[in-house]
Amino acid sequence: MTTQDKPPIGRPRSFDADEALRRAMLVFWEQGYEGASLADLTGAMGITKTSMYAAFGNKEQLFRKALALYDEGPASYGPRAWAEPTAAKVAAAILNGAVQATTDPDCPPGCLGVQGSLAAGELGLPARELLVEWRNAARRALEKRFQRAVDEHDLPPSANPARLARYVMTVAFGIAVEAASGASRDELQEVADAALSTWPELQRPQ
Amino acid sequence: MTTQDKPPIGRPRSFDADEALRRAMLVFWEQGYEGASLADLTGAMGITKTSMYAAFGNKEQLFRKALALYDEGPASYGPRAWAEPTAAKVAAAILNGAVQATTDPDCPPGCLGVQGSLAAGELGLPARELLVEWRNAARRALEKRFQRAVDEHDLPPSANPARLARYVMTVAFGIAVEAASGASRDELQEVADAALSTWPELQRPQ
DNA sequence: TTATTTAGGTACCGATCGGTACTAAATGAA
DNA sequence: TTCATTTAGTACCGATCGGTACCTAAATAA
Repeated sequence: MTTQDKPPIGRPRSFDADEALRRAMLVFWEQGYEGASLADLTGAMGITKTSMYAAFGNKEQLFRKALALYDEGPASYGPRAWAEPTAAKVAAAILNGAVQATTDPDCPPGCLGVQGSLAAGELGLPARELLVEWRNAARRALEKRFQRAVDEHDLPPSANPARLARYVMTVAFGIAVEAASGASRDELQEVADAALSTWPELQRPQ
Repeated sequence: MTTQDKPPIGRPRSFDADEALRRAMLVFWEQGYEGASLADLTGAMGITKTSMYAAFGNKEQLFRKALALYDEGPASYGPRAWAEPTAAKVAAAILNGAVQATTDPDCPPGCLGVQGSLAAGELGLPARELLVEWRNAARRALEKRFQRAVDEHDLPPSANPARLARYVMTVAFGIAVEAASGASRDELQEVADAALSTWPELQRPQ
């Protein structure tokens, strides 16, 4: 999804926009939307404010693009998990992926979608609502996947896809909070294993 | 824990400091530490900046006092839970309490200790670390309680207090995130029930 | 009364916030 | 070269940030 299609007509930009966006994503990840100032962002991106505004619009649009990059990068374990063949494997892939992503030593601890903005003042309200929708969209997608599992008789007819999805997402979000509080990868893997092993409907196949 | 002991020597203050602190707590709860500006806070408290500084010190100390009030108010279900007679009841009290506290219609959704500051810029770093410690202290207290349950043969010797405590806290924190995303009390109660009902070690007595 | 002590309000501080003119520099097209 | 087009850097904008000096108001103690 790089952006290298236009024939350069004017002065070429002297920085890699994709790399700059990636660095901005890391700053948002670590400091949240409101906590990341333009000075923090442009400093990490290695460009000036004017270059950032020319390339990305403004702070909010930069955040949206950073979230999109996060979605297709560190958070891409989500859609991959939905493609697993059974509900049990879907749930395992989600929680294992959450543990890995929130404790990646090369990235800030936690989840951008969770700690990016749970609370915000007036200026940060759009970002807050954006992430609320991001989290709810993930939960609805998982619910849909579990519904399919019921339809396919992978899960018993008595299973409740909405409740199951909310439980899995709750554990995943809790893992993100714990990671931001300093929990180690091993400790969180234990939590994920526990959440999976104790759920009868989710441990049939494997 | 009111503050009415000093004999008044000068001009008496014209506002209720306890009530003002309670309102400040609600603002921090809803907007987080960095998202709550002094104007937001003093506006809700009904006092001027100078009165706030005279009565509470500065913004960070106000936050500390608001967190202490939160701890002995909305979050007091924690210590109460530790006093339950069995590990199963302790875990149930924690999760049920978390559901109630994060979805109280008279308070902002979510948990001040979680969304108050998961991410922060440099200015908000002390508050962030304060809440990290707050969350970890709660988890350690629960671990200690579960260890006691093992010692008392309430939990089997094979039980792992640290892992059990981290699991329960993870679900509790996840509930807070879901509440901040708009989940209803009923939906979260289902999650809490699910987390409790599927954990074999936690459903012995009741 | 007078002195003392504390609270409240105005008006302001320097710093930083997100955002933007304005100009110089670098390219392709003519 | 000349021109059009785009980027980069400087310097600045008004607004807001957390915090404070200063003066007045209101109470008690003498």
